[in-house]
Amino acid sequence: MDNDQVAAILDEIATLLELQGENPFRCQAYRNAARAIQQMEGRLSELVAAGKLTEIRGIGETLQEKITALVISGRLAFYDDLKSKIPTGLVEMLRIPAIGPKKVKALFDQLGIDDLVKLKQACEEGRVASLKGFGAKTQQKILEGIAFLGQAGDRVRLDQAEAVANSLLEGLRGCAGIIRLEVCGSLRRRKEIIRDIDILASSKDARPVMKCFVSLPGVSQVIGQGDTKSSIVIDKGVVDGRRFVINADLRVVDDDQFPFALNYFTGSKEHNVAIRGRAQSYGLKLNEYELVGAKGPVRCRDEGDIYRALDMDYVPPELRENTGEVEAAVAHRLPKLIEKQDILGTFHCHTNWSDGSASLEEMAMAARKLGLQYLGIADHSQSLKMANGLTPERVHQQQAEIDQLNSRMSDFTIFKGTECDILPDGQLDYPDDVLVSFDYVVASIHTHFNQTLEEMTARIVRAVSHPRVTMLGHGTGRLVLRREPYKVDMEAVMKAAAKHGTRIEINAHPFRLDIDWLACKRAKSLGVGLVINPDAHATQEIAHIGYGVDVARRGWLEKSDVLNTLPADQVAKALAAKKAGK
DNA sequence: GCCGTTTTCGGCCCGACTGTTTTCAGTCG
Repeated sequence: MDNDQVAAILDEIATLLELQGENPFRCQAYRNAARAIQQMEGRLSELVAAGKLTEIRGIGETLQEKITALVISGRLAFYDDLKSKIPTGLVEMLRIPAIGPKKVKALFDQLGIDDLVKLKQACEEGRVASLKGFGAKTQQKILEGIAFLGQAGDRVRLDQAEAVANSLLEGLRGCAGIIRLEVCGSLRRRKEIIRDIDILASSKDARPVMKCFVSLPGVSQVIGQGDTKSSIVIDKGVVDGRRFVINADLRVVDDDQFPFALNYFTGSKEHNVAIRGRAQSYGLKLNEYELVGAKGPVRCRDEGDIYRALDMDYVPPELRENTGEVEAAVAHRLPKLIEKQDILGTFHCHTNWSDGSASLEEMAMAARKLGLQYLGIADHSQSLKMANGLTPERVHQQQAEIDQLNSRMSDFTIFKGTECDILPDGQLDYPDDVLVSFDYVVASIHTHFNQTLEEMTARIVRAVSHPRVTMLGHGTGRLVLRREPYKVDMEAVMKAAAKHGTRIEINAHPFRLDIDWLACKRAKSLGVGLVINPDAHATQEIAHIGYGVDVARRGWLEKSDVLNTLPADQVAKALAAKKAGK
């Protein structure tokens, strides 16, 4: 077993122990170990072979034995035992907001409820409300929670789908006879939530390609296998307390048909309808196989040729939602979208001074290795005790360490920032004399999520209007497929941000991707500057910037719309200007 | 279950909110 698999099992053990009512610290120990393994560099198997597992902080004698068993044999009797004792439905029940291990256990012990279906029924019959420790409101919340989970249903996050797609592509590249190969569908359009994976290949002979596809490693079920289309299921087991199952389709066409099929299967459906309409107005017919008119088929070697044949500019996949891109492509007024390599640095990163896992220096080195010129450190502020937020005294110490690191590097700059909590009344978590010591301030909300729309809007408007605030962090607080955004009038927030020259972050963490692409588009039209931040809590998370660029591209953003496309010296000037109130 | 030590047992992040209670347990971040 590799690092990720072991970490996943340790995490699952923690959950199962919680459901058994185990000592919470014992459960936490398993979670800590899982996290340590996930974030370690190098292979777990090498440490096992060297007998050096206990050198990892959070792994002692007992876990060493268990991890060794997992790495070597792939099995652990203790884990199998736990799983056989605890119904998997209980793990699913944990996903309901406001329901934790104690409540799940009570429901199971007292009512025999061991899955969401039985829970829903018990709530509807009013049996849950009469349980000790439960009441009418809890019962109602459970019902609402189940409804929310139903919506989240069979969809997965972009990063999860991408990982599966990449391994399928890698497998397919080993199959003989493939000429061209691309991912299409919503994954190619880089939507933040994906329902299934669409892959397109061209080949002279589809059959062996299909055969190769359905026998790739990781395929848990073959739904269909034909000459042009095959469908498989990938089952990753329980991930984050949810069964992670995703469908993947492969279509194989002749190489002549490839551009048309690619365009068709990339979608969106609405975009396809719009360009088919345009083809019609040219007396042409466009489908997944060809573009054809009275004089016969129009030869197209790639997608660009299709758009050109319709007198349009090439429309990047991220824009294909029929929200104005067709008209813009006709008028040759499409934006020149921002690209990953335009990003020269970033601002919202955590270190082990608060709740990150890496040191200042490790984060800086990792950023430099990614080709960035600068890195902004924004650890949590003092009131966020659970994340080890920095007191003014520790802020001072951290800034001294940053000065020292900066003096040793000529080709890289660390900017001093903070992710300062926005308190319930909209005040900031540091007084002005502390705020002024930072190069920049990211203001974010981490508490009191359930204020009314008016309260929350006033709170955030007040924060973005504060002269010391440089940018707003994760604007709506949503967690992809996990938590709804809090109630806030983003329009009002954006207008205040525009008025005060405060930027709004695109949080590039694939769990957040907040603000989303639609809000991005709106922000740009309101004249709000944007900035792409990874919210990295570990060195490898800095690369999440790419997901933020995806959001920005879907939001029609160009290089000039995003602060961290500026080189270090110009960014320093921009931050100083904002600080000076210019 | 880990860690550290005034070294083998006690602390482990902790405060706020919610809905349930009648003084507090569970959940969340």
